[in-house]
Amino acid sequence: MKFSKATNYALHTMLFLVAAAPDKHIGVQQLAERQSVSPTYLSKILTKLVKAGMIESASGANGGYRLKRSWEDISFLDIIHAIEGTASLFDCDFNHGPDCLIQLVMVEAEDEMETYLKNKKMSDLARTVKLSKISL
Amino acid sequence: MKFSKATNYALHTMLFLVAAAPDKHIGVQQLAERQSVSPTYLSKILTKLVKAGMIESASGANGGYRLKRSWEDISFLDIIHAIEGTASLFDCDFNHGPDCLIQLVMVEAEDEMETYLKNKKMSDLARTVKLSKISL
DNA sequence: GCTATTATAGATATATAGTATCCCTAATGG
DNA sequence: CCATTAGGGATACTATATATCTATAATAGC
Ligand code: SF4
Ligand code: SF4
Repeated sequence: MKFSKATNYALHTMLFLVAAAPDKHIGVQQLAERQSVSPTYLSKILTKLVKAGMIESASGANGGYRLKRSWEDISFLDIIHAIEGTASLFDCDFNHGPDCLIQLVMVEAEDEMETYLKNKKMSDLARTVKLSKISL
Repeated sequence: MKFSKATNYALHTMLFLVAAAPDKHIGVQQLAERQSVSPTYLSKILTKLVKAGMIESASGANGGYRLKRSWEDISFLDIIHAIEGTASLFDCDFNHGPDCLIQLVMVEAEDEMETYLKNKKMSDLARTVKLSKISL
């Protein structure tokens, strides 16, 4: 079990956009170079973020991606869910009802992690990221 | 990102062994049938649990698997780690030092989940599982 | 309008990990 | 000795993630 690289790319891109000028569009070319990943691949990932309403895109010259106005409320969990989906980490094909101890524990465990990630929002990082000149 | 089926099988087997007679060996055949999985495949999974010191095996007639004496202290996290390994869920190829906000958050998030799973021990389930006649 | 630029989408290829089976060997109880 | 059972190697199959290529659509600037 691992977080996908796509999630990694998405997180880095979001963090970079937070640190960058919020009103200017930034091309996928530049974003991809920074992370040593193919532009077309990153594009597919960012399109998911667009559809999830976190960023907006503009075609044509001087186009690219930028944060939406409501970016401060976006959480790590939002980004992860946009890329990896929202399905439960633990799946059994059956549903043996409320007596199932395993699902009870596993779902609650996942919930612990998600609660933490839900409370880590872009706004929390905004100040820090400007100061520290993020590396990637 | 998903927990593997192997982890699912391991958890179910452990739970079953906890509910079963603790001194008697139980063959992989029986354990596999219960979960509709190939005996040889389940065998490989259970061997990992043996090597992790959670259960012990016996070859030959009337052989099989049974819990070790210290079973009560075994946690969900122990089982998961035995099957899936202990590597971090989030991996980037670089290490950009303590300024890295992303790793900070992701590692802490994983830690939240692991702490919960570490505190869910077999002993906590022992009483409940006997009462409720587990379904699988 | 024309052209350069840039995002989007489909098709396709490659890599990796998970899942599973087969078969042989080793150990052990009867 | 024989039946039974775990362990391990080799192999096959599957699913998913990763990545690239190409074509299309939209848009800014001239
Ligand atoms: S016992 Fe729980 S985890 Fe296991 S198959 Fe049934 S519902 Fe799923
Ligand atoms: S910024 Fe952090 S998460 Fe990103 S590559 Fe560097 S160390 Fe890894």
